[in-house]
Amino acid sequence: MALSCIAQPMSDVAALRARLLAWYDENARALPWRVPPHSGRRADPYFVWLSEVMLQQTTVPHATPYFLTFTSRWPTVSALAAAPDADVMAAWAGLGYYARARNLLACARAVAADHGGVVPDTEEGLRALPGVGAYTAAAVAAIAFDRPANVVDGNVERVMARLYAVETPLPEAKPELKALAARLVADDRPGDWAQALMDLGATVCRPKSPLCTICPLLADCAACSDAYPKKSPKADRPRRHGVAWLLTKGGKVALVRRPPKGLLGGMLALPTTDWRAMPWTDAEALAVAPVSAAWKGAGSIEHVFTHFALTLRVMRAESDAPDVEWTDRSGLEAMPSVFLKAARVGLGL
DNA sequence: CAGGCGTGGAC
DNA sequence: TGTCCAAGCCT
Repeated sequence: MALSCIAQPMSDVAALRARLLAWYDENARALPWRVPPHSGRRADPYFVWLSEVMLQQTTVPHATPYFLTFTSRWPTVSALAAAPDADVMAAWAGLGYYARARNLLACARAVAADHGGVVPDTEEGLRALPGVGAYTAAAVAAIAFDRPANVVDGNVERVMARLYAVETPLPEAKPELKALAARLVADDRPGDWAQALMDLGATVCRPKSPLCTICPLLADCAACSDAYPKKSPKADRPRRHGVAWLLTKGGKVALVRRPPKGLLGGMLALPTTDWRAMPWTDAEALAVAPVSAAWKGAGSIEHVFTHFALTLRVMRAESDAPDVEWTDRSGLEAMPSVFLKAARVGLGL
C-alpha cells in the first residue's frame, strides 16, 4: 500500500467525526445485538452486555451462534440469573475463556439481586460488576445508554495507532492510544461513534490488508498502511504433555467437574494427569490412573492454549468408577474443545 | 503489573 | 506445519 498520506491538522476533530459517522450510516454491520443507526431505538442493555462479554478476544462469527442460543434460552438478565451454573457453563462450552461464563452468571445474579434486574446505566456502576472491565463498562454505557464514554478495544487502538502514526509499540502504547481516542469522543451520537470506530477497525482498518483506498478517514490518516501499530515481541509458547483417561461403561463416558478456578475452571472434562513439560511414559501414567483398568493407548491430540501448547495422549478402558458423571455422546459437547477433541479421537469418531 | 486465561480461522 | 490473532478481565 503506497498511498500518499496528507494528514489533516489534529484540531479538525469535528470534520473527522462527521466523516466516520456518515460512513457508519451507510456501512454499519447488522448484528443480532444491535439496532441500526437513526432507528430511534436503543439496543437492549442485556443484549449489549452479553454480546460484549462474548466478544472479548473472540470473533463475531464464533460468538454469534452463542449469543442467539443464550438470548433464546435466557431472554432477560433475570432469567439468566436464575439459571443453574451447570447449564450456563455447558452452554458456554467451546467459546473459551471460561472465567467469562463464571463472571457472567455472577454479574447477572448481582444485577438481579442488587439492581432489581436493571443493568446499571453508568460506567461507574457497570465497572463494579464482575467481568466488566474498563472496555466493557464504556461500551455498554455508550451503546446501550448513549453516554459519551471512551470505548477503546483492540480495533480502536489499531485505528488510533495508524491515524496518528504512533511509534510506541503495544502494549506500552495503550495509555497513549486511549488518550488519542478520548480527544475524539463527543456528546453527539456516542453509541454510534463507538460502534463506527470498531466497525471501521473490523472491516476497513483491518489488522492485515487494510482497505485504505475506501477508508473514510484516508485524508486524516498519517499511516495509510498496516505499518502500525508497532508491537513488542511476544514470548514463545512452551509445550506441555498430559494423558487423558477415556473411561467407558457401555455407551457412556466418565466426566469430572474441574476445580472452580484456573484453566478451564468449572467445566466438565475428561480426567487427566498433570500437564507437564516432560512426556509421560505408560508406566508413569498408569501409576496415577483414576481407576485400575486395562488401559490402552487410543490416540493423541494437539491443542494450543494462549500460553502453552498441549500434547494430550488418550488412554481408554471399559470399567466403572466412583465420583464421576456418566454422559452419552451428546453430553460430550458440554466440555471445552480440548476434551471434546480427545474424546472423539479416543472413541474413534 | 506481567502473566494466566481458549478457540477456530486466515494465511 | 507455524504464526497471529479477535470487541479483555483478573490477580
